Amino acid sequence: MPPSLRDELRQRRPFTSRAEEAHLNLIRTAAILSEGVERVLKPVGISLPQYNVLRILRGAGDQGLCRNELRDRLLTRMPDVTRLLDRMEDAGLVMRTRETADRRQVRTHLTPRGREVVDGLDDAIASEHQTRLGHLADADLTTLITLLETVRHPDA
Amino acid sequence: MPPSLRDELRQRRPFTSRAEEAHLNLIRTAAILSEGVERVLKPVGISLPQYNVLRILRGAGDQGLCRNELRDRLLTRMPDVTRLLDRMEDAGLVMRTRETADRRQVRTHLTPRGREVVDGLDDAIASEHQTRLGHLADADLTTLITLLETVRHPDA
DNA sequence: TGACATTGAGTGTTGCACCACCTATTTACC
DNA sequence: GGTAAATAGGTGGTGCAACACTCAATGTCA
Repeated sequence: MPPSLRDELRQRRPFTSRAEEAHLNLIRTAAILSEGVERVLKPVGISLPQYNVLRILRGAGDQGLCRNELRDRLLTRMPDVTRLLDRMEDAGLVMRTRETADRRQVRTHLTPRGREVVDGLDDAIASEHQTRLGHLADADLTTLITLLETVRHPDA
Repeated sequence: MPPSLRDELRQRRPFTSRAEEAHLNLIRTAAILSEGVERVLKPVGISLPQYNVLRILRGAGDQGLCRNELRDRLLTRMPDVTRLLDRMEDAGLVMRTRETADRRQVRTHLTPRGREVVDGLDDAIASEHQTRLGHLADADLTTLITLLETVRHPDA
């Protein structure tokens, strides 16, 4: 028995509630999935939040998005888009241009290299998803998705 | 319609696979649950990883744990336990003592104040879990837990 | 038109995540 | 018993997360 498993068994204790058990399961599972994607991104030298930005900008089309539109579309709350874009601009992945109509806004859009990077990752990411979740039956995936949506929308 | 929902609808596009849809749902849901717990911890002035450490140390009993035992029990991979413990030691939540038997090891255990903090959070955390997940039927929680375990253990 | 709130973006600071590297102690093995 | 490997812990540096704050441009309304 590997030490990590032994530790896991030693730690196991009765949960105070089913809700807490579900909570911990969700956190651990999400962490494992994220780590998998990060392993795919690592050789390319970009981080998970950077990849999410690349995908969103690709989906936004050629004119790009301003900072707050971008922030609102990210999966997780991210109050510091500015410096993330700074680093991506330094890396040559995105470009920023001051808007002329509303001079407060700064549009961000992909550079050709940014587009190339995100396109080049599609296959590996899809394969990673398949590895992590492909062993579940389609009906199980649907059930899982439905339950997660129910968690996020208590009033539905 | 609030702008955030409008943006969500505008962004919505066909998923390339059910696996990807499930993946994104999992990440978003876990992020929302974590944010909820962080809101509970914020008034106390401790972070989520610090709270996890406090719970693990409480479960470990009076003699505490050495750094690597602690690291192995954390929910998410955490290669920098040292400086997390540094800050918690500065905050008076934990104490570290050099082991005499194996002088490489440093045992970390709760201070009375650390114990007080983690005990005082139990009710609020349980209530938070109930708020986030209590609206699901018990059978649904069980199904969710089972599916998440299936995701994490492809060979089972 | 001028005072004032609102909105978009950026800055400073602290704590956390991650990797690579290092030191000290113990253990293994010849 | 002496050398090498393994183990426990720590350090430096960089990127990311979160909060509070500032600045500039726009909109509102007396």
